[in-house]
Amino acid sequence: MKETINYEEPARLLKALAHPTRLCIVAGLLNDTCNVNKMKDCLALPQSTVSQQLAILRAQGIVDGVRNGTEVYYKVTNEKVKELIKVLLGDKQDIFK
Amino acid sequence: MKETINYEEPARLLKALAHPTRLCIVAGLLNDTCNVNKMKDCLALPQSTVSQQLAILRAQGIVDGVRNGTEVYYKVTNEKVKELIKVLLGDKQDIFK
DNA sequence: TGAATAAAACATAATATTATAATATATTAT
DNA sequence: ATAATATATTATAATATTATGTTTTATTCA
Repeated sequence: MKETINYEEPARLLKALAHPTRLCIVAGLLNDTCNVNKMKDCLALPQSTVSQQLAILRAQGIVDGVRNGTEVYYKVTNEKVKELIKVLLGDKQDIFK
Repeated sequence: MKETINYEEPARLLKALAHPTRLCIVAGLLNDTCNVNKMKDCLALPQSTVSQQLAILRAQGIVDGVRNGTEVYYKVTNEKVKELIKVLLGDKQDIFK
């Protein structure tokens, strides 16, 4: 395919966001940090599922976690993703509050 | 999952865009129309592959085709998608020129 | 009408993703 | 060091996606 190289990287980024759970996580982390435990409660999903989805987002450099004791607080670390989510969903997401 | 309903629709939209070929197609159609034959040449992919990817984009209301004789000219019909692609890739895509 | 061209739909094998239970690791507190 | 808590990783079965060859449908033109 011609020009494939140019589209694979942004396609990977979109793919990481293209799942309801991951999209919800990223939207929820737009303006605040959150730990896995609280996320799993808010999302009503098993902890392993949430951690697995976070691993996918981390692998694309979309979020990153900072450990504080036994907890790891996540936040969105990619500015382009923040912009994309705002265009897609608007700016007032407070799922994890 | 809590709030799932709100994220499934936008996640589906991102998913449709989250493939190098489809992203390239949408980017190429941002400012111009194009037919399947020219796309397949530019993308160096079988016609069936291109048509299948277009069907996925059509199913999400991202592109639509207008028939002109034997040819079908496609364009991007979703304004939010245009915005997203511009944020993701910038504004100067001319793959199909 | 019949041939040629363009595009869509179908079939399917290979590959990737998803959800989640089970297990492992890291940190803190006793 | 042990228990408790939080998070990450692994394994895996179910499901979905991908690429592409083949077939079908639509349109034009001779």
